[in-house]
Amino acid sequence: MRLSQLFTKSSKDISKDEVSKNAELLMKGGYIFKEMAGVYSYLPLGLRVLQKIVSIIREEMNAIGGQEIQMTTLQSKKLWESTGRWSDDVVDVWFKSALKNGSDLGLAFTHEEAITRIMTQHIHSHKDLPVYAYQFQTKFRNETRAKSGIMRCREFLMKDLYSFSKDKKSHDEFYEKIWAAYQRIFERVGLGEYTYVTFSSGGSFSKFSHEFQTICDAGEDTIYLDRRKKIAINKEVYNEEVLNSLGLKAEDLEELRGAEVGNIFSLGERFSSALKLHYSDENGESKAAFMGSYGIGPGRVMGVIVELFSDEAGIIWPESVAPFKVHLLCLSKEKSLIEKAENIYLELQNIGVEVLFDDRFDLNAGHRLRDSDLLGMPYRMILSDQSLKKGGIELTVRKNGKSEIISLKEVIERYLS
RNA sequence: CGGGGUUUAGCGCAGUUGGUCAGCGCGCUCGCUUUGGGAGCGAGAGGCCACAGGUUCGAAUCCUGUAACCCCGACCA
Repeated sequence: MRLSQLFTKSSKDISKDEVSKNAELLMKGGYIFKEMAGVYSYLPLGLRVLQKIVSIIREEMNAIGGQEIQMTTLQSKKLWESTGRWSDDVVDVWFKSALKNGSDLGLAFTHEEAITRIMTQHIHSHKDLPVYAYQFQTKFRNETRAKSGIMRCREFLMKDLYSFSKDKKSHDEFYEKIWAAYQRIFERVGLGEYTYVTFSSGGSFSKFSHEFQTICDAGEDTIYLDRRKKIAINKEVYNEEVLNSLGLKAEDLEELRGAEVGNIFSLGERFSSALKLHYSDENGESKAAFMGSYGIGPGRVMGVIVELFSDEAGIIWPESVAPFKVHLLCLSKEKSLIEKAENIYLELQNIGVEVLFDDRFDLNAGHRLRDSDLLGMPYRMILSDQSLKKGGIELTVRKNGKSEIISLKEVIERYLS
């Protein structure tokens, strides 16, 4: 993409009110636009990052047998009354509306009820199980207080997978699989070494649920981490008994702030019973399916990545989620150099490298260099009279600032293949 | 939902003892000059001072109400 064509502009100043690092950098870079508190639009660069994260999650969900669907945001009162979750006294994050005829509707904050009802049409026999269905869909939660930029929103994208198994044993096997898939996802988006499985409240069907908590000052949870065992406990459930049951010792634990980037949860028969999702087992007996739900918020993941990977000058995207791999700059107005830059732009695209080409030749060099720092692509390639004199292209690695003058061929061999 | 703060040009802000208080910086437009760290000079455009009432000869400025935003806390199937 050419920067001269990109409609978003970077800005030097945003409101002092905005204190979260992720919102500050993403808004300065023109990645997102704030519509209102906790409600953000994703602009071209931001959407590319979000889609990268989504793709990684999709690949991992497909790899463990997930089938992608897309459910509706509008939800009927009747369905949710059947599980006792319609009332505002039970669930206080509902956004509710109504049809012209007066029927109540809600905007989904999660989809257990919806998916379970769908499955009653498709699951009748033990031969139909297991089923793992997932979606990427906008969730609405009327939070009393949105905060931390895109990390806690009232409208946000969520990957939610729901598993339907014939019994607890089969469910547990899948639970292990998706646990591992989640670890691969966080590894791939660059959060691996900062993200820990954290034991949290499991509700009424299992002792614990498991959260994936990324160590991050902007996070909202307090966790106790045993670094050696790579296990953490959420403060919500922290007590002597829990410590013992996990074989952890208080003196090995470190108190840290964590951002919950994922959660896996056993639901048991709570929803399948309420909505009569029954199947016939091998003996012809009717049983309720055993369910689990598994969520990741791609937007929050993006926010956490920015929180973790930035410096005074801007964002430092991990390669796997960067909107472009290379930021190409031509700092000269010399025709031959511009031509050369154009050729590099085309050549890199031909071999499948995503390039952001700063072809705004009227802007001065400093301005454009600062933009490239702010936007944070992993590799910066500069063509200029200076680099030409030294015989090549200046390649700078964003994360460590190291520069060298090398040929295009070397750049491709060493960094882009 | 409790407490505190904020709202003035596209963005960031100053102005708030009522009367040269419609200002600054950035950005934007035009011209010339500039190109390795957000350029220089010159000439311009741009505001119902959040909204609604009120006090006053006169309100961005005082009073009342409303809304939105931010922070801290509570909450977070």
